[in-house]
Amino acid sequence: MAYNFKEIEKKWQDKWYKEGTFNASTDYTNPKKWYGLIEFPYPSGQGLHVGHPRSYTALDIIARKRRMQGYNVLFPIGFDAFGLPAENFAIKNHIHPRITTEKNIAHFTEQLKSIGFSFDWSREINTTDPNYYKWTQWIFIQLFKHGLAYKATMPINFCTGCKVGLANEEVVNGVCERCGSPVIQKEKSEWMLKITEYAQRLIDDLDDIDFLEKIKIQQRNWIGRSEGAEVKFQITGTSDNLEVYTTRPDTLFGATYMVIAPEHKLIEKYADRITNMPEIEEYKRQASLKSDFERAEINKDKTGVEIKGITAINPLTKKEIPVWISDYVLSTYGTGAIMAVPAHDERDYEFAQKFNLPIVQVLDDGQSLVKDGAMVGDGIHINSGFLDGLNKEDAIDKVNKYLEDNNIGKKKVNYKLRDWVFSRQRYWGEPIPMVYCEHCGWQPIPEEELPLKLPEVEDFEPGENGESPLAKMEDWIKTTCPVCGKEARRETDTMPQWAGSSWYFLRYMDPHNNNALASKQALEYWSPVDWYNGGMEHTTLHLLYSRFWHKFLYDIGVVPTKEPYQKRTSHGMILGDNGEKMSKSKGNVINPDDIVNEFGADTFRVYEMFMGPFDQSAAWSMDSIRGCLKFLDRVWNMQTMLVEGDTYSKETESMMHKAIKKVTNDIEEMKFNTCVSTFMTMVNEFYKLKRINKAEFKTFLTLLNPFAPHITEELNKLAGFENDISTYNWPKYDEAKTIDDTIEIPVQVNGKLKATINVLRDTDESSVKIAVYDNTSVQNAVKDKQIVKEIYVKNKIYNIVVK
RNA sequence: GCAGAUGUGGCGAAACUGGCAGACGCACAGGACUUAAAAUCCUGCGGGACUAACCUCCCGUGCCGGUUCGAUUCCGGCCAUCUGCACCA
Repeated sequence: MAYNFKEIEKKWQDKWYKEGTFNASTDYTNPKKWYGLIEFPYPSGQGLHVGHPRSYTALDIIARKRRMQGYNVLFPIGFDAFGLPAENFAIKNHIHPRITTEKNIAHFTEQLKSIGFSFDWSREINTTDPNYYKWTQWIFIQLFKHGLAYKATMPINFCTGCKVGLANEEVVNGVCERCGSPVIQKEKSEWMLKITEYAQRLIDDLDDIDFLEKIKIQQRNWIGRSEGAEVKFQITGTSDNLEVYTTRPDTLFGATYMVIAPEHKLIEKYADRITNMPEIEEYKRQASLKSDFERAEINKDKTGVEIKGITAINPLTKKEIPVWISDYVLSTYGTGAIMAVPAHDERDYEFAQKFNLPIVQVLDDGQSLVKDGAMVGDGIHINSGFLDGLNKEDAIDKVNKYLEDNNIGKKKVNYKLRDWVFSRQRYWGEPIPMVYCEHCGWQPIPEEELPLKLPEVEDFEPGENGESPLAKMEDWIKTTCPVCGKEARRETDTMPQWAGSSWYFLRYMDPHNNNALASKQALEYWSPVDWYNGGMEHTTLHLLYSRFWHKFLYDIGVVPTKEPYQKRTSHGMILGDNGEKMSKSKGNVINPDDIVNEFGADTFRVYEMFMGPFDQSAAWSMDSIRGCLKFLDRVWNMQTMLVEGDTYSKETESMMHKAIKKVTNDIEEMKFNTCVSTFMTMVNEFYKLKRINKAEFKTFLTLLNPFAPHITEELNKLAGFENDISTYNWPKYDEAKTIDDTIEIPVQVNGKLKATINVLRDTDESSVKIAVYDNTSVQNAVKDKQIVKEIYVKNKIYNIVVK
């Protein structure tokens, strides 16, 4: 008898969503609160991906468990709906992104509801809703007022064919993915956010929060703090300096040439002294075709051009050294210029070899001089004047002191983290609420005027020079200066999609508030997010951006906590059945609707939890999902073996307590796959016994409920229990009943298993020894051998070492 | 290139702080039920040697080496695969 999941699932979903069963309470008196957060989806035209439910089911399980444990649970959902795909679709098909977005959200909503997540739908948010982005704009204005938003000229990817700024993703092998025209780096004035000002705090405060260690490591590496020094090299024949940043100022005596990034301003400044300008211009043009990433990647073979007519002076050796430009030096890191120490840096070594530049060794590791590569380890200083004979640390201290005393440099902490480029030359994003006045400069619009609504346009094509489509809306652009009242012009760029997702978790706490992004009480009660689960791919961007915004909001007194998320975990990707990432072009996409139709939501959920370790990627398998349907069928058929009983039977008591303990703990550790194994083992056991009593059934259904909420509620009802499982308390276990009285002890001889013996728990060694040597297998294994040593680990193992 | 991860049967995997490798599931094989098939239920299932069968023995957690009574687990060195790299979300 197979169970009718279609009817059952529909019935319970209708009940939950009609009654608001899982809505968070606004009664803030319950001191036990739990806020679980999943990354809200981008409502793409393709619909829900089978990867979404993996993360959602996981936190849904935890949320359902927490409710049964007496918590007031906030488990919200919304849509991150601004973004490129809707806009590109609009350009192609002339359909307003708002319309596509609405349609997609409706589809997503239906799909999410069909899987039975216990979301609080009354708090649904949408980043494209003016009532939402009003507050995104408000936060931007606060950032501006506190000096954390500024304008700077930055390069963007520009398609020479479409005349449009492109996302990195839209650039494939240096050409536009749509039209195939070459993409160049074009300078553009952009809004920037000073995330770098928070770099140190973003590192330090990781110590107080419960993020997976690999996430913390990745964030620290991304922020990339390094300690070093800034050193001035005099430009020969001028009073001007070329400044570099180095983490190894102690190797300064080995700096035999300098390299600056192609974009470095020195070139313009000394254009009249440079004698090979055309060559340099050509090199710069070539470099502008590559992104930073390509430069680093394709840079197996170093390229560069010497700047003729300019040299610099090594401040320690006083020698005149050449200055080169090369794209292995990035303008975005440090000062955009380096001192090259070819004897002790791989890249410098390669470069020096190729262009025949002098290599001076200043570190001696005691064994080898430079042979076929740079010696990058730490050695004792040689050829280094006053640093000779010192080790790395002492030399750094000494040289730093010397640099400071002589005003040629100073200690400096540097970060790889760069400021956040916040402008997009696009239509489908939050308008940046700024106006430019000839007299007053950039000014935010008055806060009473928020939201600054995205105006209706007819044409989604970008402007001639890659401006946002808003740049063509003269009527909208023309405005008055909020300070002096004279004519002013609006910013026409919009915000990146990261903006709306940097604070959405705050809005869920109080989503309909018109006077603040959320009320003080709501923020006080629900903050911080107790558990945030999402993909590893968001570790360095979204997660850092939102931590940055949150810290800023904390600084200005808007939010009560320093950190937005107390705990962060991550799920692995779901791959196609061929082990590759799902994509239309590979034809390996699995549609969640098909799965729900064919197997039901409960099977879908159980399968996604069972398919492998939660934090690792897993390939989809249609065979395995059938196994999960079979498991639920077996669960369904257990109602035919139901017998009376209000306590666990003797045969199952130990198993029941162990299972409650295991499931209770494994859910907390996100070991959902072993929870499902436990359920399967229990079912196998009840089938062997050919009966299950009511007490056992009730506990079993309660444990399984977070994983398979529909079938368990239905069985609970059919078994005649009065209330819904959603109102139950989470089952409790008795520790004493999870401990077995007798234990199987493996006996090894030289580390190889020879026998197992049964002893009472905590039996002392001498009694165990008697039992061990009583065993014939053991006797045979040690016969004619000399016993060297015996190791007994209580209740664990007995190992005999023989010769 | 930089950063993070992963590697265990035919397949997905399990193994709590170093202690019986392969729980649970899939696939496969055999049996029961059935006129038959499907479904369901029961049993077996890492590889090899020996055996009528049991027993027994050897090998086995990507590769090489180390620590240890004992290593999937710890250490060193390799190899392979996956993910991210700042305008995709």
